[in-house]
Amino acid sequence: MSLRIASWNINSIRARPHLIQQLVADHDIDILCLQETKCEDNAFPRAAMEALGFRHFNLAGQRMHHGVAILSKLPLEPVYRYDWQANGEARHIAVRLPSGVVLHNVYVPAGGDIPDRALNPKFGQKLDFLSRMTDWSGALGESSIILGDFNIAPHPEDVWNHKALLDVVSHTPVEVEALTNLRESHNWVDLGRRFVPVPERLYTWWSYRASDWQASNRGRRLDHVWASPDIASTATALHTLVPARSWERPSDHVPLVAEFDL
DNA sequence: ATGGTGGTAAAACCA
Repeated sequence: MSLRIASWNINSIRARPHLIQQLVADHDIDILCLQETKCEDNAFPRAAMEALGFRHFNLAGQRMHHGVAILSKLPLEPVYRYDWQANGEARHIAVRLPSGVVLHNVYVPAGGDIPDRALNPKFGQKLDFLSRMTDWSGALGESSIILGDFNIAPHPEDVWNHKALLDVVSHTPVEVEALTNLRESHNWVDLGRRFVPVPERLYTWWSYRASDWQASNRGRRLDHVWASPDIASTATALHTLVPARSWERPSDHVPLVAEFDL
């Protein structure tokens, strides 16, 4: 069975249903994993999404901030939600695919502006979130896919200027180390770099604060799709849909579309 | 070095 699984930080589902419509019209998405839906589950635009062919919803939303969702054209078994911070923030939801593989959709905290735990509690919370995720991931026994907005660009080629971003949250050495520890805890395979190896540059996010995002091209690869090593070979492609950054009223993130024979 | 934009929701706070 061929599955097309998309991951997208949509930056408010209610502000951008037209982007989902465009993605589904251009690409044949079976399962859509969203981050930053920014709405409670009872406000989720189900009818509009059903009109695009998604009949099955696994929602973990909250008022105003965060929020993740998995929309699917095929029925999926809910697995669980996880709260690595134990603070109620809606940052994870998981489902089981028909093959038995578990799909985890995650929104890692951004971490604030100052990369110092003492001066900026949000940065410490981000590192602690990753540390707890690493413990959880190391104990996972199942074939799994984990994807979403990880809010870290690990390689020098994952940012527009490695040296300039060494002290910018998302690319600091301590964050890169935390993401490396997470990846190695389960020998996760970074599919983004499997299909577009370093040193080619690859970005998934461009700030809104640029007059011309394409001309300046100050991007970062913050969004990721990882597979557990036993099923990594079932991945046949991972597309980064850069043109979506120019769609009407865009998200600052672009969608990733992964293809699996599962 | 600074500030640049956008969503939520009604003034900041978050990204």
